[in-house]
Amino acid sequence: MSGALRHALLGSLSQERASGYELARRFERTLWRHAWHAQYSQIRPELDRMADDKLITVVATGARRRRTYSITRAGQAELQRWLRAPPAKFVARSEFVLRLFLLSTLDPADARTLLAPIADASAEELATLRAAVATAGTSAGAGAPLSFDRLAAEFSVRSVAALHEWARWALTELDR
Amino acid sequence: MSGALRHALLGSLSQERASGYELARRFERTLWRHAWHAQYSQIRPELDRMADDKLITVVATGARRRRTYSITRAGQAELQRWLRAPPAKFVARSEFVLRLFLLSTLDPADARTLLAPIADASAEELATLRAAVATAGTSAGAGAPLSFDRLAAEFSVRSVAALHEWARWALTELDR
DNA sequence: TTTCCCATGTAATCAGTTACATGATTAG
DNA sequence: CTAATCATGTAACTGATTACATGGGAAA
Repeated sequence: MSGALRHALLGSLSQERASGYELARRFERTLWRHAWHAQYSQIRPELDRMADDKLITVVATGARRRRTYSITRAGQAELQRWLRAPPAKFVARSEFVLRLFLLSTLDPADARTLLAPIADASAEELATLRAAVATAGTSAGAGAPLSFDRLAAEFSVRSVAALHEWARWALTELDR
Repeated sequence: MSGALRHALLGSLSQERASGYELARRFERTLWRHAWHAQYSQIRPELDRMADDKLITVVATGARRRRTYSITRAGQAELQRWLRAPPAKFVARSEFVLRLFLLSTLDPADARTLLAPIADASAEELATLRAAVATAGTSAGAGAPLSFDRLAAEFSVRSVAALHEWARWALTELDR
């Protein structure tokens, strides 16, 4: 098992304990866009396997059968082991980027009608991201450690900016 | 079937006809890093299904049982239909980016030893990409259409630059 | 002649999605 | 009381990987 999902879950739990449902929402909120995505129906059985392997434990059971999981010592160790031994090669799967490249197979008019909304949406998203980074910078402030959220936010700003600039470049190329 | 692989193959064949083996090499060379990845053992049976569906046809059989495929009219139409109807939401799976975000779970020394090579490698890759874009710009030149390769190259330059700048930002944050 | 690359074929397994079903709790 | 949300559970299916096996052709 290479186990990106498993380690994404360990990482999420190392930030803060959570139920399966809550973990699914975290994927929805932060991870899905650039890093990793998983649905509840995949997360749920994986949590059971991770508990079997003693990487996580149930630390509370609440209303609606809610089981709150926490990462164990063994889980922390496994996560760090995994992070310190990255594979030589990484592959990505982004249907979005695939579609960007395949715009080359459309005629210019169709390409333009698909590109323009991408340029607009990325500009808008960029403004939102920059605003979030700015407010986080003033409040939590200078001395804060490199949290998952900061790493992700700073990465997102730069890569959405890159997307925006690419889309604008492609649009000007189409107008020549 | 959502079928990103199928449409990636159609897109590749709409550029130029190829055998299954050649398509696998194209994934290896251009698509895998940012857009999509597939191995031969997945491509091979998909080509058979696409041929059954008349989206591609064998246009030549050569040495070593090589079958060269070409996209059909129906295949072109299917590709364009798919491109013109993008889903509302896209998810990405990049173990590389996941690992970047999870650096937050390591202590600063370990994070630095993983980040520094990323900063270096991305700088190097960026130089290579910029050089390739520059030479392509002077030779094929101004009037060329938006080919798959140009779209991919210009996108790669911008997103590798974004990665590099993010890594340098993270390293300076670690030194405070 | 032997090694490397081209090229296909396939079985077993693992990862991920879709589509359900069930029911408790909270908010309005 | 009613709707929305929280929360788990699971079966069937599709997508993707791993690990083989086979053999032709080119180049050293």
